[in-house]
Amino acid sequence: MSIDTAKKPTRIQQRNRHKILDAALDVFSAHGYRGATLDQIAEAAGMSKPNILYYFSGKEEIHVTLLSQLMETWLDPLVDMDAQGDPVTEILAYVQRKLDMARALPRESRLFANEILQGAPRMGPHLKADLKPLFDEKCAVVNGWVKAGKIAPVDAHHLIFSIWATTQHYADFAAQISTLIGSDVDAADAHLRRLFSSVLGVK
Amino acid sequence: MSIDTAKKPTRIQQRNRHKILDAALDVFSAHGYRGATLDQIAEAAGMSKPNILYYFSGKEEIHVTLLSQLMETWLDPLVDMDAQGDPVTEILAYVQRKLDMARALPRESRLFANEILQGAPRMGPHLKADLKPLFDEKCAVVNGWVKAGKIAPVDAHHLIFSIWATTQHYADFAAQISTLIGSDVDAADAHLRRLFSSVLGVK
DNA sequence: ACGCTTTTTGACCAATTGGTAAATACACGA
DNA sequence: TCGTGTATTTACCAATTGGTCAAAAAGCGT
Repeated sequence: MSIDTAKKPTRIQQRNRHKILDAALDVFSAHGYRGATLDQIAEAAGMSKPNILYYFSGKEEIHVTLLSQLMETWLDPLVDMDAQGDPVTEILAYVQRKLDMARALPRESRLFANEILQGAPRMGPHLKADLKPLFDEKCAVVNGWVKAGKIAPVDAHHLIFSIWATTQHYADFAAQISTLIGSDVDAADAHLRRLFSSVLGVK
Repeated sequence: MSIDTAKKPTRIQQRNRHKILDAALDVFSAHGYRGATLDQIAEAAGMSKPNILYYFSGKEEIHVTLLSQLMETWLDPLVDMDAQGDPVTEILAYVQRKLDMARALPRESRLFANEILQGAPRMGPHLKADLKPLFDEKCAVVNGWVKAGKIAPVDAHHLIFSIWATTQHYADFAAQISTLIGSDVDAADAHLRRLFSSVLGVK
């Protein structure tokens, strides 16, 4: 019986699919899609390659599954930005959530970065379907705050890009950062708080 | 006669090595080291695979050559930041140069990003030898400006990280940006100018 | 036109890769 | 404990990949 014929998955199935996805996250995030091999994933998961292919139809399905799961997680911090809250507080809290996430989930951040770097060949549709509506909505929120004079006149699009860039940088470019400084965690928090509060007009 | 025996290179050699490196830059920046194939590079360069290997000893040498050449280019904008100049002007000019470079050389930016993302396996030494000294020097400059009260008290390390992150973001995440907005070039310039001038204490 | 070097190519190879097939081992309810 | 579906493995395959080699072609000074 094949796996995906709408039966409730066994505990073994859940456990093994999870093991595989976790191993695959290691390998894909470290080497990119093309650079990752099923053998590496199999070894990292502690199972044989054919057994991996018993749970997933192929390399691509594993990758796509990871990206789909990631998208939800990735949007969460932005979803929580509340149009009703205090603008500066909301934006700074968003920055902090993004930074926390980059630190808590560096593999996911790198998986995402790899995919976008290569032109989002497998994620393009997801971006348009899931990310874009949310992005547009939150840009409208920021623009509303600007028009209401609650924050300094920033470009909403590029403000959000800056937040993404600066926070994910700590995960994606960790190899560079660690050769330049000994990880100085709190300093990054304080710096980004200062950076974005000053551009928002906080004295 | 092998290529590298300290004879002056023919015009054909120069032209072909250049063609190969340009093609390889296309391929490596689009697919990463492992994802790139010699056949792709050969096709992009319009020559046969064995001919490629007549000019370079192997895939890795091509990649390493690209990274070495890139490092110089990459450091240039930071080198030009002058301790004697006006602090705010110098820093904003650096931001602008980095942004211009990300736009003029997106392939190089992605090549670099790919390499760092995967843990800088081939560039680690270069980073320590070339980037770190310059980074330390310029951090000292920024710290000097802070201590002299010429700019607001920012963390030099993380200020530079923020500049790198925000500028390179436009090259490395172009696939994401283009699905979210139609490229709004001037807006990015203005936004980054505003972002960094505000954190430096410009009213 | 000649001879020598540089350049290019076609044929080939061993290793790796994603994936398959069939047989075997295992779990677990009746 | 037996039988049935689940899980795992062994052996294998075709395609791709980085790379080699010897021969052919093209430059080029004389």
